[in-house]
Amino acid sequence: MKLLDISEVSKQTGVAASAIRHYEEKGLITSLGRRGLKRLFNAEVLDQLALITLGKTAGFALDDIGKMFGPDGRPALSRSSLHLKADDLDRQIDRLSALRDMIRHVADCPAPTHMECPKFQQLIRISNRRKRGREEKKRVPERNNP
Amino acid sequence: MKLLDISEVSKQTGVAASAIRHYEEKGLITSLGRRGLKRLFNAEVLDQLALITLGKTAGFALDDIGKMFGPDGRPALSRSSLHLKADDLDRQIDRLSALRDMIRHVADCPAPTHMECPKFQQLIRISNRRKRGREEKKRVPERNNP
DNA sequence: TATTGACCTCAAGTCGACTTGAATTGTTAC
DNA sequence: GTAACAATTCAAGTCGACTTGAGGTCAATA
Repeated sequence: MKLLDISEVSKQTGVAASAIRHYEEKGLITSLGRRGLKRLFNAEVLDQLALITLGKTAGFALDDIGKMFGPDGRPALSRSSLHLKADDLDRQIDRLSALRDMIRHVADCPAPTHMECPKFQQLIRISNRRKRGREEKKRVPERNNP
Repeated sequence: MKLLDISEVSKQTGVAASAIRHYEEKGLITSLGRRGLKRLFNAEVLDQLALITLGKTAGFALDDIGKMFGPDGRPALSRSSLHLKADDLDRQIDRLSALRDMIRHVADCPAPTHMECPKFQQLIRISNRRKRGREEKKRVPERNNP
């Protein structure tokens, strides 16, 4: 089992060394030990970093990611909370698809302003409908609105 | 055409009044005028805010959103940049799907640590393959790695 | 007409996720 | 043995997207 130093890990994953240290500090990954000052990593960390990067692009906070795929390899979340997260992702995927369709529409539609285009308005309605399918997290407006 | 004040807009969209002001300041929306100090909005702003919220959940920066769906109703981006954004979204959707599958797997797999589970490793490989399909934005690591 | 309450502006603060910089330490090459 | 060099620590800084707070203003009610 070959050990990697931080620059090797950084090179292979594209994650900055400072970020790797940051993840270790937050407990998302662990180093196997040190040679002198220098951290040594197991090759497993490459997959873990890929997972962290993926989770980040999905919009999860580092703490969440740590709970889903901790360095110990077992989630700190119940099956049901994991399923809730997966369901969130399904809805997020729906929203992204809607947005993608709208962007393609805007790119191609000859109407002067897209808000006037019936097709575009329909796309908005579709995405509103999807949103209402299940609310995930309510914004709390300022306290001057009830 | 009924005019709405900021609290009405906030109530109907779930967007905080301070955020609405912020979007106006950044030029993502416009108010039609004032009654005294108070902003008055056209109902159109409700759709625009829905669009902004959607763009945000997709991970776009406010400036990007403004360029795609400005208050004037016509994009400040070329067709081709819009198509690039749509293509980005397609890839993002793929990544989210991969992550969702992994989370569901983690939720249900009885293996002690998922990194050891062959199915999980396969899911990681799949998502790596997808990632390599097209690079969108390279991280620039610290300058201590070449 | 005086008060109230919602809304206003502007500056400063917050939060997460890093990055940057300065000073230090250990390993390796000469 | 000493100079280079890569990594280290720790504190402070940055960035985007708001939020918060203090103090001000106006239209509508009592």
